[in-house]
Amino acid sequence: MARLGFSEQGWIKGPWTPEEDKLLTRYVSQYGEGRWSSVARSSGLNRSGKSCRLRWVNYLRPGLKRGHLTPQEEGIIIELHALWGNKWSTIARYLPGRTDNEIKNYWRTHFKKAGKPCEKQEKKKNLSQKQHIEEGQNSGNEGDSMNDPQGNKQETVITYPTVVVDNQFLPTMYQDITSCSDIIAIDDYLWGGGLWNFDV
DNA sequence: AAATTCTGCAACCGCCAGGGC
DNA sequence: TGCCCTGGCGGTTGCAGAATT
Repeated sequence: MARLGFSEQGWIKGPWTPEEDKLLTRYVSQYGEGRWSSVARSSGLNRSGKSCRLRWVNYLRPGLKRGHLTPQEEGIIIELHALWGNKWSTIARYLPGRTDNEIKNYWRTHFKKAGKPCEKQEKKKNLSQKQHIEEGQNSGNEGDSMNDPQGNKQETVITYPTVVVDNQFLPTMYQDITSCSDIIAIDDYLWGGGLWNFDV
């Protein structure tokens, strides 16, 4: 993170300071978004336009949610990713208050890594498997998903998430969704400005 | 308690598309 | 019509703190 330095153009690089945040916020609230290169020049920030835009979009913009994604949001991400792939900005439009960067990071850390768990994770996994099995044996827990009814050990596989979204977690508008095509169906509604006006 | 490894996330980079001249 | 500039997007990097050994 601390990548303090200067670009070839002399722009400051690295983490933003609270003073810079204040300057950018004040400037954008006064003059609005857009024209990022002029924001960079006029606001007194010695930052590139790209950097200003990124900072604003991902961190300073009002209405941004911080913290962990909710199960609803997670479900939406999974569903939409299955539909569109790595179209993070598109997916982000369906999650008000979340940024494409945040969603992208979330996906990478939670799902992408599932493909090839590292050795240590594997060890941890095996350990918890063992514990699960022992618990199952001790308690005689028959509902344990780690074991089949015959008591055979089943491999714990972190799989790429399937497109199954528990409707109870979804916002009202999504609760009728049963498949990806339903999302397409509501797409027109969304894009027609029916629900969110993302320009605001 | 120290060293090592993992996780989360802010920020940068490079590419591409669109608009203006 | 072609060039340049700018904004937007997806991919990647690297650090801090947490968790584990």
